[in-house]
This record gives sequence, C-alpha cells and structure tokens, in this order.
Amino acid sequence: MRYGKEHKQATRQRIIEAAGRRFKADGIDGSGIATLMTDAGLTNGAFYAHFQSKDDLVATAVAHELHAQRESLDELPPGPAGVERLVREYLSVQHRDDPEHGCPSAALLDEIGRSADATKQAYTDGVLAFIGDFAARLAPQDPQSAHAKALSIYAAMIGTMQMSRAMADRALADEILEQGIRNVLTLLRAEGEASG
Amino acid sequence: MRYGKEHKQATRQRIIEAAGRRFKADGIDGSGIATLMTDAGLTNGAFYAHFQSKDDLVATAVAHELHAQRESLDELPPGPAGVERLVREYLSVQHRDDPEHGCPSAALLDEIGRSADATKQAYTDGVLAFIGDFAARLAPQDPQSAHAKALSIYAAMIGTMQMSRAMADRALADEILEQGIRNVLTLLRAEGEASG
DNA sequence: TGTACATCAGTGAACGCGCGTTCACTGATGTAC
DNA sequence: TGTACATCAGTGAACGCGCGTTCACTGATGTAC
Repeated sequence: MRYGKEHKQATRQRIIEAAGRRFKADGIDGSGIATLMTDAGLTNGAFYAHFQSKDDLVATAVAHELHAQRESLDELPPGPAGVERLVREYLSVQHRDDPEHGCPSAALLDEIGRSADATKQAYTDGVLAFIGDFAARLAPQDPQSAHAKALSIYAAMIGTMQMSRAMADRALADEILEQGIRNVLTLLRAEGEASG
Repeated sequence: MRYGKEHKQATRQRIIEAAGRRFKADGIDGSGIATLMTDAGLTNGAFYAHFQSKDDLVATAVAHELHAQRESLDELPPGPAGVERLVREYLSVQHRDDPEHGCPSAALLDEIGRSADATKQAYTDGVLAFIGDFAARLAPQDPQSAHAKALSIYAAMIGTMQMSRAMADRALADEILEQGIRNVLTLLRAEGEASG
C-alpha cells in the first residue's frame, strides 16, 4: 500500500474528526484507541504512525473541535439576530440529544480540566479564538469590551447544557433549556454590566 | 473481626465520602475500585459487601455530595449577604484549586450526563433539593419564582468554574473567576427577568 | 513498455497493566452454656 | 468466670477483559533502469 502525499494527511484528519465525535459521545476516558481507530476505518496498530500518544490525539482533537465551533459562527446571519439564533440552537433539544455533533465544552469541559497540559493549552487557545469571534459578533465596534460578556454567556450555556443532559426527567431537562434561553437572552440585552 | 451494629454503616459512610472526594479529583472513569477502597482504608474485596456495583456507589456518592452541598447553605448568614458570600466562595481560587473538596457539579457534571440512569436520578433529586433551598435564600417570600433564577445562577457558576479549571494559564483562569463573580452578582441584582 | 525493487501506510498479534467483579478464607468479637 | 462455637466484616488472590503501546510483517504503489 503506497499512496500519494495527501493520503496520510487525509487519514490523520479522518482520525481526528472521528475521535472528536467519539470523545464527545463517550468521554475521553471512555474512548479507547481500538474503538477510535475502528471509527476511522482502521485498525489499532496504525494509530502510532499518526500520533505520539493518546494525549497527543486528545489535544489535537480538542483544538479541531473548537476550531470547527468557531467556524460555525460564520454561518450565522450578522447582527443580534445571528447571536440569538446561536443561543437558541445551542440550548436546543436537538443539541442536547446529540452531543456527538455538539459543543466540545458542554461534552468534555470537566474532563479537559483534569487533562494533560497540552490538552489544556489547546483548549485555552481554541476557546480564546472562539470567544474573540463571538465578542466581535456581540459588539462589532468594540469587541474587546464584549470579551468578558461573551465568555460569561458561553460559560452559562455550557453549564445549562450539561445540567439538562444530566437530568433523569425529560420534561425537566427541556424546562432547563427554556429557562436557559430566557436567561441568556436577558444577559445579551443587558448592557455592559459584566464587561468591567 | 466481629463488630457492633453501627460499624458496618460507619464503614459504608467512610467509603462513600472517600469516593466522593476521589471522583471529584480524578473523575468517575478515572477512579478504580481498588483505589477507592484504599482511600477508605480497606482492600478491594470488601467493596461488594457494601455496594452492588461501581454504578451503585457512584449514584450513592453523587447523592451524598449534593446533600453535603445543600447542607453547606445552612452555614451562610441570612439574606443577600449570605448569597453573595456563597458566590464569592464558589468562584474563588481556593475552590478552583481544590476540586476534591468542592462542588460535585463543577467536577463531574458532563460525566454524570453520560452515566447510568440511577446516577442521573440521584443527581436530579439532589440538585432539585439544593436549588429549592438556594431559591429560598434568594427570595424567602417567594422561593418558587426564584427557582429558575437559582438554577440559572448555579449553571453559570458551574460553567465558569469548569472553564477556569481548564485554562493552561493561571492569570487567565483567575480573570475568568473575577469576571464570573461580577456577572453572577449582576444576575442576582437583576429582578425577575429569568424567572418567567 | 516491462520488470525489479524500494517505500511506507496499514495490519494484527502481543506486551504488561489496571479494570470491575468473584470467592474461598481469616480471625476478632459476641453469644451460649 | 471460663470455654467452645457462630458470626460476618474484611482479606487477598484470581477471573476475563480492555486499556495504551510496541513491533514484525504485508502488500499496493511509485520509481529506476
């Protein structure tokens, strides 16, 4: 099996994307190398031709997930309508019931806090870039002062989503999302309080 | 070794409390039975005299952790000063750097969302009781309408703490806590918006 | 154009280890006489 | 009061299994001649 130059890069990318999904679905500790490689259509042995270790893949996948989340901002309409749509999509039943395709922070944040330095560094870099873009949408004329507000809103959405996912009762879980939407929209409309 | 009637109950309680701390420090998936039992001063074999399975202990420990968090509310002074102290203690550097003795939701919420039904049920019951007491502190004359506000604030604090713990840079992590305090105090002072 | 060879992405078995769980056993204590 | 026995919380070795990681090997393709 000898392939063109792009082939290995494409395989690596396939592993990263499959791993991102699997991590979000089953957790980092809950996802083994053999499963991750099967997801990518390969066998376990090939893993170490692409990554130094599981930690290496985790950091890479976390960076990729946040990059994708950041890019998804580009698909929103400009202005407050776009931000409101983001909030409603984030705190939706669809997102809650499909963590595999959802926010990496909502799925993995407490585990990332216990991870190796490289993973925390990848998360830190990724979240700062995401929050930067998010702040630019909140206040295009003064994104810097909107940074704190963007971060508060992101943190609130993460906590709310995790709480909804942890509920044993579906009606209650739905209610938490609805209250979360109202709460975040209130935060959005409030001017400046959290940006000091 | 034959002991009095209280002995076995006391041992069980010791396992539950040690497990709560270990889970919060290393995660649920990251804590093995042998380690948990060593923490409690026992050997692995004794575990199944106290619990049906690891899942059984997880559900029991989660319930215990939320009960303890609820009881910690009793130590606060009454009125808004007590609530503000809660927020400042929750979003403190001490709490961030000592997850072992901290909030179970901040340490474990995404993992609980992926756990067995019994664990989610224990979490649901525990969090409702905690939020009920918290709401009573927010609005002693109308705790029911404060329920949504209490939940929003708790979710925001959880997300903020997890975010701070995931930062690779300590100054940035500290800043997130400070911004979180300002944000939550603003939410507290806002009247009614999130309680519809 | 046809053949021989080098490359190297991917295979699959194996490594030692810790996992959750089971079980035959121990031995300090409470009870019976 | 002293001895024999029953109890049962706790021990520690073992179970099969999946973990992260290593490695000798395969075999399709690109290159050299």
